[in-house]
Parts: sequence; C-alpha cells; structure tokens
Amino acid sequence: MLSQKTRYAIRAMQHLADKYGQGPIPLTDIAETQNIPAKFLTVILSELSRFGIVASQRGKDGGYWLGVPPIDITYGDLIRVMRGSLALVPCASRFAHETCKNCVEEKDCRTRALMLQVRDVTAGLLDGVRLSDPIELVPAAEGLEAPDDVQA
Amino acid sequence: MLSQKTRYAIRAMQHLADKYGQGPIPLTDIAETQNIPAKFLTVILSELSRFGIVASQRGKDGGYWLGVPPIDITYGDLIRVMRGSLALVPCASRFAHETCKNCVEEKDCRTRALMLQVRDVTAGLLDGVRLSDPIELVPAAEGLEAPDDVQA
DNA sequence: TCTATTCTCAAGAGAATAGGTTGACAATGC
DNA sequence: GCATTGTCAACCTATTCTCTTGAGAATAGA
Repeated sequence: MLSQKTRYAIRAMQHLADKYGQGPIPLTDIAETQNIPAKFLTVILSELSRFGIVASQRGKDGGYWLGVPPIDITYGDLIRVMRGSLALVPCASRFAHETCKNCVEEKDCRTRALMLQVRDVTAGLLDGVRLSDPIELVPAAEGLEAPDDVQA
Repeated sequence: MLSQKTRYAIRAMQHLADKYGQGPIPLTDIAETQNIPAKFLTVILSELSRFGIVASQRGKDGGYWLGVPPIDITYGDLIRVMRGSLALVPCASRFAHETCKNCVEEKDCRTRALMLQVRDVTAGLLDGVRLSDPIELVPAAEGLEAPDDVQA
C-alpha cells in the first residue's frame, strides 16, 4: 500500500502540474481543493522541494510550483521519491536494492524472482505515465464490479 | 511493500507445496529451512489454516500440510489472504474495495484510475502463477544491474 | 518601516502497525 | 504417562504513520 503521505504527495503534484506556468500556487489552494491537512502538506512539499521537483517562494503572492516541467515527471518517479522503491520487497528493487532480513539466499529465492517480475510490469506502467498526461477516469461503481474470473 | 509476515507466509507455503503429499511437515522443519522465527510461524500458520489452505495435526509425527493442492493456490491468493488486497490504495482494490480517507471523489481521482491499472497488471501476473509452478530464479547480482533506461 | 502574508523547519504527540515472544494448554503416538 | 507437536490468547517493544505545535524568516505592499 502507498502511505497516505505518498498519496497526498501525488495529488499535490497533480494539482501543481495542472497549474503549471501559472505562477506560485499557495499551499492553502492545494490543501483545500485536494483535501490535504495543510500543516502536513508543508512537510510533504518541503520534502519534494529537497528533491528539486517542487520550487517555492515566500511572502505575499508566494506559493509552490513544479521545479521541473510536468512532462518530465513520471508517476514512477513520484513513488520512488516518496517511498524509495516501486518494488514489493526490498530485494526486488532495481535501484534501491537491499537484501531482505531473515530470508533465504537471493539466488534461491522464488519470492524475489516473482517480485522482480511484478516490479518490472509496475515500472513499465508507472514510468510510462507523466504528470502532464491525461488520465482516463474510472466511474466509482466500476471498482466494485469485479469480472467473474477475478477475485480481488 | 509486503510485510515480513506476508513474506514468511509465502515461503512457508512454497515449502509445504514442495513437500505436498509427503505427510505432515513439522513446524521446525519449515522454520529452519526457511529461516523463519518458529514461534512467529505458529501465528502465521494458524492464520493460514483458518482460511483452509493449510491443515495440521498435533502430537508425535504431527505437522502441517497444504489443505488445497498447490495447483489451486496462486500467489495472488496468498497475498490477498495475508494483506487483504493486491492494490496499492484501498480504493483500487477490486475485491476489498474501500474508499480512501481525505481524498477527492473517486470518480475524479486520477491516482485511483492509475492504481486500478497497476492492480490489474499485478493481478494478471500473480493470479497466473501457482504454488505448483516452477519459478525461474534470478542470480543475485542481476537485481543490481538496472538497464540504462530503468531508474529503480 | 510596519504589517499581513506565505513558506521553513525542528520537535513532538498520539495511535496504529510490525514483528515477535511467553506461557499455559490440548492432542497424539509410543 | 511421557515426549512430541500443534493451539491460542495475551503481551511487549520498537518503529512508523499521520499529523500538530510553535517559533521563525522572507516578501510585497501600504
């Protein structure tokens, strides 16, 4: 699962992407329209600005904006910035690889082999979608109607 | 990320799958070869047996075995049993759907739309691999050698 | 210069989750 | 009856999550 913080970060970035080129966007504007606790958002935005993907200015008419054009930021990047990796297990990360504790040897680990495949299809998708891309929305109900052959 | 508990559960199930048809396998056998804390494994196995996918017998020559043939258990099933869902956000689960807190409306949520796609490719993969399937192992080093166009 | 506005940043608080362990008990086979 | 093996509830510690507090510092405009 993505943490609440990561989800907030993604929505905040989408908001800034939508308003890219329109000057500084005040935190309150993001917080209110995206339904994010304002003070928590300051923590998130300051984290994002340390990575250079958000810029800011203080004082009257200040605010935040993308430090990089939205076409140059993928959803994969965002998740990596916020949680370090796209993978489901530390040993299946291609960039932030870490050996798992209390595991069998990596070369013998079937879980790792499988999770590497999962990471790759996930990355294939998320690294292909940019903050500037339109995303086809899905009606709320459809998430509940699983096809017959799908369990969850 | 999958929790340590989920990873232990997967490895324990793989172990039982490998020895399917060989009678009860003592907990100690699983714990030692899979490097899982024995007492914690009792918690995990009892959880799995509540779902009927593990059976057990007490006393001398007792132990655990799969309650269902390994060909009938997918990795997707295992992850769903252990953590409730394959999805990265509650609102993108097809079986255990839950609306996210502090979010925008689901029908307007781009994050959800994207995470539904991620869920679907993940499920496409994990629901297609069964505990009885051979899994091609990946040498330990390869996880570290990211292709040029891959970032993490 | 004064003031209102807006970001900055370190600390901390409360709750939940993770990752186990303890210990008493129950069944089974010899 | 005794060793073996699973059952189960309760507990524990550390970490992480999700925010909040509160004291600044920069900026623009009056």
